[in-house]
Formats: sequence, C-alpha cells, structure tokens
Amino acid sequence: MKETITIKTLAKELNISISTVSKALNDSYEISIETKQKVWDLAKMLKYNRNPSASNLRSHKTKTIAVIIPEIANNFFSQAINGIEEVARQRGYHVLIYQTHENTDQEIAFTDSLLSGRVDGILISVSSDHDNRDHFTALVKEIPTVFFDRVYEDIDAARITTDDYESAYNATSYLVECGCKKIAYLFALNNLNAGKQRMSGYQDALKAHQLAYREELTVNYDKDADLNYQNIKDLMLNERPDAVISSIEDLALPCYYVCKELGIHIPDDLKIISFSNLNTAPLLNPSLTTITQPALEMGRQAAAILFKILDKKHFEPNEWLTLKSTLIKRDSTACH
Amino acid sequence: MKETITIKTLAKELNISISTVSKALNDSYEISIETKQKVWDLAKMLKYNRNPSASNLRSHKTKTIAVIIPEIANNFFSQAINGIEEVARQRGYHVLIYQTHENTDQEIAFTDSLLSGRVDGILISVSSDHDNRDHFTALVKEIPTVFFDRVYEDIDAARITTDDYESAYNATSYLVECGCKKIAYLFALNNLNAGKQRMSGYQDALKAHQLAYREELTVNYDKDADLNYQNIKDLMLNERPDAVISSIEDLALPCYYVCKELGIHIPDDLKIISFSNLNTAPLLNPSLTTITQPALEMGRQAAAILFKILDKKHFEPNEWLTLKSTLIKRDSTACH
DNA sequence: CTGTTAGCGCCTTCAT
DNA sequence: ATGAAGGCGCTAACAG
Repeated sequence: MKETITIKTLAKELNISISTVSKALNDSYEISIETKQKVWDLAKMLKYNRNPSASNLRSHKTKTIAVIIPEIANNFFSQAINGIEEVARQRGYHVLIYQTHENTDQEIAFTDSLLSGRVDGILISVSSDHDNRDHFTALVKEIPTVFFDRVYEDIDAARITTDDYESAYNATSYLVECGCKKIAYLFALNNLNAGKQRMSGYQDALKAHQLAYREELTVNYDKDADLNYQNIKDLMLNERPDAVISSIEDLALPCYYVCKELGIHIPDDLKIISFSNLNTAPLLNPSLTTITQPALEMGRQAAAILFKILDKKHFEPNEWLTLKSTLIKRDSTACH
Repeated sequence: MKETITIKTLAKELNISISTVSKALNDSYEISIETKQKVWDLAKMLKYNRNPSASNLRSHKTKTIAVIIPEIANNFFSQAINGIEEVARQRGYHVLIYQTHENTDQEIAFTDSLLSGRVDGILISVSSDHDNRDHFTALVKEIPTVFFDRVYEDIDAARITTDDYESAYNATSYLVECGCKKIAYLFALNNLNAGKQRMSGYQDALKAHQLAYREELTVNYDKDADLNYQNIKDLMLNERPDAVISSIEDLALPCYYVCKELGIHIPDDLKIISFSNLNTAPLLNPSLTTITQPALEMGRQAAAILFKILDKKHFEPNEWLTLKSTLIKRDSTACH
C-alpha cells in the first residue's frame, strides 16, 4: 500500500486550492477550461480516484443501488440482475446484491440496514414465505424503491410485473384446445399476488371452457421437497390428469420425476406447462412447454424506473408496468 | 425524509459524550456495561443506523467486497455468487456485483475504479477475451484479491480452481471405454488456463489410449454463434466423430442442434459430454452427460479465503485450492 | 471508565 | 475564476 492520493495532492502539485480542484473534478462551470484540463490531466496521470466514502458523506449520494431478491441462482432473477446491472453500469452506479432465501426475517434485516443511507435506491422482489409487508411501508417513504415481479399492490411504490393472470389463462386455454379435459395445477407463491393471479387465470380459463375447477386437482407447494413429490404422486394416482400447469419450475421437476416413476409418458399421457425461465430451453426435455417471463427486460425496466425516480429527486405518482410473458411451445406438446 | 439521527443525537439524549456513544456502539471494552446497554437501548428505540460513509472514511473499512465475473446469468457464476453472498452475509459484509461480459476493457475499468477504496477485497473470475493481466499486477498489490475458476497462475494472488485437466481426461477416458474411437473436442476459453487445461486433459487421455489427437477433430469457439454452428456442422459432415467433448455449454447447444438437423441420433450415433453447471440436470435431454463444477462450494471457499486474508490484514503466501468436478452420467449415455 | 480533540477526504457556501 | 473555511458523521489517540 502506498500513500493515497487525494485532491489535496493534486492541489499542491498544481499550486491551486483544494476547492478549485474539487470543482474542476466535478466539471463546475465556475472553473476555467484550462484549469479543468490541467486537473484532469494530472488526475489521470496520477491515477487519482475520488474517495467514495468522503464524497458520499458530504453529498449524500452513494451512486449505489441495492437489489434484494429471493435467490440469485435462479434463472429468472439472475437474468433480471443482468438487466439491472447493465442499466446501472450505464449510469455509473454500483449494484449491491442481497439474497433473502425466501426468508422474511432476512428481508427485514436487509431493508432496515439499507435505511442507513448506504444506497440511493432499492430494487426488490419480495420473499414468498409470509404475506408480511410492514417493513416496506416505512422503507418506501425513506428511500426510492421499485418492486419487480413479486410485488405488493397495496404498498405505495413503483412496481413492475408480468401478466401472470393472462399467461396462466392462455396456457390453460391452450391445453383445453389440445383436447385436455382434466388439467391439474401445481400451486406455489400463494402468499404473493403473482401466485394468486396465476391461479385465477387457471381457474377462469377452466370456467370459460366449461370445465369445473376442483381442489383435488391442485397441489400446494411445500418447503419439503419430498412432500411435494408425494403429493404430486398422489395426484397422479388418484386423479390421473391429462395435463398439468406448474406455477414454478420447482414443482415441474418433481412432476417430471413422478411421471418417470409411474411410467406416465410425457406428452402423450400427460402434457406439462410450467412457468420457467431456463435459458437453456433447447436442451430441455422437448415435452415441456414453458411460460417464460421477460426477465432481462424486466430488470432493465425496473432499473430504468428507479433511475427516473432518482433523477427527479421526488416521488412521482407511482408507476405500474406490466410486461408480457411468452408461451414457448416445444414441438411435441403442440396440439395434434 | 425526517431529520437523520446520529451518535450526536444519542449523546445529547443520554448526556454523555459523542465518543462514549461511539465506543459503546462498537462494544469497546473501555465502556461500562451499563452505559453500553443504555446506548444500545436508545439506539434501537430511535432506530439509529450508523452512517457507513462516515464510518468508512474514518476507519478505512468498508465491510464491502466486490465480485467481478463475466456473466451473472450463467449457472456457474450465479451459483458461485450464491456461495459468496452466503459467506459474506455471515460476516456482515456487503457484496457488489460487476459483470464484464467477457470484455477486458470493462474489466480494467472495474478494477481501476475499485482502487478508490470502495471495497475491502475483490473476488474475480477473469474475462476470456484476452490473455491480458497487466491490470492485475497493480491491483493485487493494493487490495486483497482472490481469483476463482478463471485465474492467472502467474499473478501473485490467492486462487481457487477446479480440476480442469483431470475432469477432461476422465471424461475422455470414459468415452473411450464406451467404445468411442473418434472423439471431437469443442474448444473454448483458449486464452485461459482453464481452457488450456481441459484441452490438455483431452489430448493426454487420447494419447494414453493410443488414439491420435487430430486438429481436424477440434472446433474453436468464436463469438459469432452462426459460425460456431457452421463449424460444428462441417465437423460432423467431414469427420463424423462418434463422440464430442465440449468445453462449455455454449458449444454443446449448437452441437445438439446440428445433430438434430443432420439426423444424427444422440447418444446412439454420437455421445456428447459437456462442461456444464445447469441446475436443472433432470430436465436436460437425457443424452447429455455433463462435467459439473462445484460452483456453490467454490463461491464459499473463495469468499472464505478472502476473509482469511482480510482478517490477517497482511498478505500470506498465496493459497491455491483445487476442487473436484463431477462427471454426471445420464442413463442413456452410460456404457453398454 | 469517560470526555476532548483532531481529523478522514470531500463538497459547498461565501468571500475575494 | 479562484480560495478560505467549515463541517458531513464517525473513530482514534490522548487526557483525565
């Protein structure tokens, strides 16, 4: 470690005052272009780097945003972060990552700690383990926050989602058109609006096609993976549906396994459609049709909204954007 | 926004000095337990949050680390970040994410900017587009840095990798044992040690089994996806190998497509093994066997090494850890 | 054990 | 167009 170089160093070297250097570095209009140039040149030569802590302390701007998500190692979220990071980068912002692992207590700890002024804004996709939003009401008043994908509608903040209802509705209709009569539903995220919307879309589509919604055709997600497996197996044994819609990838997988175990052939005996954002679609088992959310785009847009708020420095009537999902049909699930 | 509450507020409220409050909050041994308790209680009641910028400025500790990776939306890296974040969290550290998108210029910009003291340490997996390490020689002297997975061996810093050579060697041997005589290699990351090691493992395994290494059986990765497709297609048409080892997922995919187009059946006509960290293995086409790196564990260990360096506050003889990959054999690729 | 003092590096009036 | 001075909030000697 060598001696650190500060604006003081530059000032001394150029025989000008510290404040002049500071202003020059900030491209202030009160400084002559020649002086600025001299400062910039020397700064570059000496590889000067502004000390962010000192700068933040004075200016109350951190050039940093936080992203709070349930899980990084999830295709949807990692793609969303990709989009967020891309936009943040363009603006010269830094991106902090926090994973809740679907734990509300952890989420509360994060949001509380972010009240310290460590970041200028927050992007968050809420944890699914509780329907608890108390910690957000205070947060959104203190610091610009954008909710994405997993949102609470009754929090007064900007938010961006996908068309959960419509996509589930369309997927269900599609299965009906394929001739399916007994469409099961693997239900997750039931604490969240997204989960509820997907379920409603499924139910309404059934109704629209004169098919009855039956609770026995539904499996509720459980943290216990073994239990999920067993429940799905029971569903298959007791009801033998001819199609399944899964609200998350994590339920489509055990379903796939169950079929393997029971010798149920996909898609001839059973068609599966799952909400999924695997970026390796072509490698997927061709019998799985997916409802794919525009994760990258959502990340970009969410960040864009946040920066819009940050730019205005005051809170706008909060935006609510909805992006469209895509039903990606693999060959072998296509209607015949 | 209400008026911010600082240690000064607490001090005034309790009629003690600012420094006493500061020490109490830092759990200093020089403060009586009663005073500490009073301070803590009030702090909690008033929801006091230490201003990180001020603290950093004074103490030169940011409680923040940076992770620089090529791409977040890549299973290997997102799992690694997962592990890193987990360990950082335990230590109360914050994690900044930077994506290079395989662009060395971007990488240089990041490392330069991190010299400003924004972070206490850096975890990095280097970009593959150039074999350029100049920007690291200065960096590693200034700030604790751990290289993971994609490393430069000649940089004097801690690093952690997987057994690229061995895993490629074993995979190749496995194919030979399955009866394959003409094993092609899809070569990527050729600027990096990892890429070279994998290639060497492949070559040496061929030799060990009295099979000749032939350049015509190799396709070099190109940024142009269409070109990769065409090159692989040419390989298939001209050489008709009976097996392929792909050094990255991104080359296994086009290979898979080519086979589809040419009517080459996998795995009967052609066996494919790819380095891959898809977390959805069971959904994968069952004809793809993978060499899977312990990404999560690597993230954890990399972070652990960094914290070890941070704890000691001086640079140790640099560690070099190697973790083992796993050859995950799908049913249908198994030897018969 | 507690308080006083002096900055960390930078930005920002306010003068000149 | 430039400079002097004060302070952001906190920590770290150093005294008591």
